[in-house]
Amino acid sequence: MSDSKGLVPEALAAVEAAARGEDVQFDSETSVGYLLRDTYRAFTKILQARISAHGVTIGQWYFLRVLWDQDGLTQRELSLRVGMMEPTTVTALNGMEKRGYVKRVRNTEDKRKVNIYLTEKGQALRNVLLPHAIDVNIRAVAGVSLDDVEAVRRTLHAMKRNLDALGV
Amino acid sequence: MSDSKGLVPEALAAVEAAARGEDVQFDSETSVGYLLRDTYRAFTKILQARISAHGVTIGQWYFLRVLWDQDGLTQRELSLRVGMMEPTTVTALNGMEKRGYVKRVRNTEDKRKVNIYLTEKGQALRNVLLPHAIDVNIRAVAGVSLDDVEAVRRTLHAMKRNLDALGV
DNA sequence: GCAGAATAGTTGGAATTCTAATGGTTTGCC
DNA sequence: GGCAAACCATTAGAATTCCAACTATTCTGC
Repeated sequence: MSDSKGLVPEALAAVEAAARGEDVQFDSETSVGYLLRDTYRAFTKILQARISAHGVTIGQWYFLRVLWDQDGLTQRELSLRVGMMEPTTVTALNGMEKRGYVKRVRNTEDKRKVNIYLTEKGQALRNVLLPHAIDVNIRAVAGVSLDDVEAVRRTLHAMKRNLDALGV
Repeated sequence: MSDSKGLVPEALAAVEAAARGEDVQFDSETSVGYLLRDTYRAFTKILQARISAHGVTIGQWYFLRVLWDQDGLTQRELSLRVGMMEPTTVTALNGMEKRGYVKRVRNTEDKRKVNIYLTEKGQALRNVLLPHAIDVNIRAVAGVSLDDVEAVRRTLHAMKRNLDALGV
């Protein structure tokens, strides 16, 4: 019945402590997951405020970033690159198409596919919005040593790999 | 008309490069914001899978963590501690109340307030769910040096402070 | 060359979160 | 003591995201 099998030794120790009647302790302050959430939310809030001033939602932002790098991807490719499910991509692209940032072009060789191309307007957003992303990124790490920033890059990459591997 | 005033020098340089006809460059791989999002999403996905097996949503999880630490808070206090807006707290608590994890008690001294108390069932979840949070946290940083984990803690804290300070 | 499987996109419906507006209750000030 | 302002919780409605089911097209194996 217990799902504690397969837990890491420290987590197992917590389960055993609980079995002895002690309460499991786990401080939010030292939880990397907690810190990650707090920092992510703060970051997103600031970036969102910057780009929404230009009529772009945070959801659309992620798609624009990919398209600026590589135009003409299919919706599935976009979904993979952005890391969102396909219905989400449809919704985001509907908004972006309506606002005139992208156009959908049915692929003539494979009529299942739809390629997404930036319009002039969508292209032009690049040089307006990217400086804001640069600005927020730099301000976020103000006063942090380069060594620490490198450690964060290295470690977040490693964490992502570890977590993806857990997701089976 | 330009909103480039107030940008950090590096971001301003990007704007000027754009003015000279060059495209602004900003690599996703090195963007801390991007890494933060990717890692946060991976982390949440795994934790969500673990706790939803026990009938708790990720939204409810954040409130439970606070209540395990301090029972009987008002909804406003809970909202502040969890970092969500009050209507969100109402929604989350409705679900938690329906599932029997908490009960609402109108404060007799100040009838505007509602204090939230964990039920036995809500208390009991602590020793079941916290070990999973511990487990996911430990697995996430598997193979990462303690120095790097410390650097991440230190840096994410600093980033959160920086970003909060930007939020006017 | 055709039936069934795989692929690409879309639609429908639910969950989570937010902003704005509303209804009680308390506090502060004259 | 009474009325305006502040405070606490809630409701209403919109946006974003997901899963599940569906349609249209292409590929595969015989």
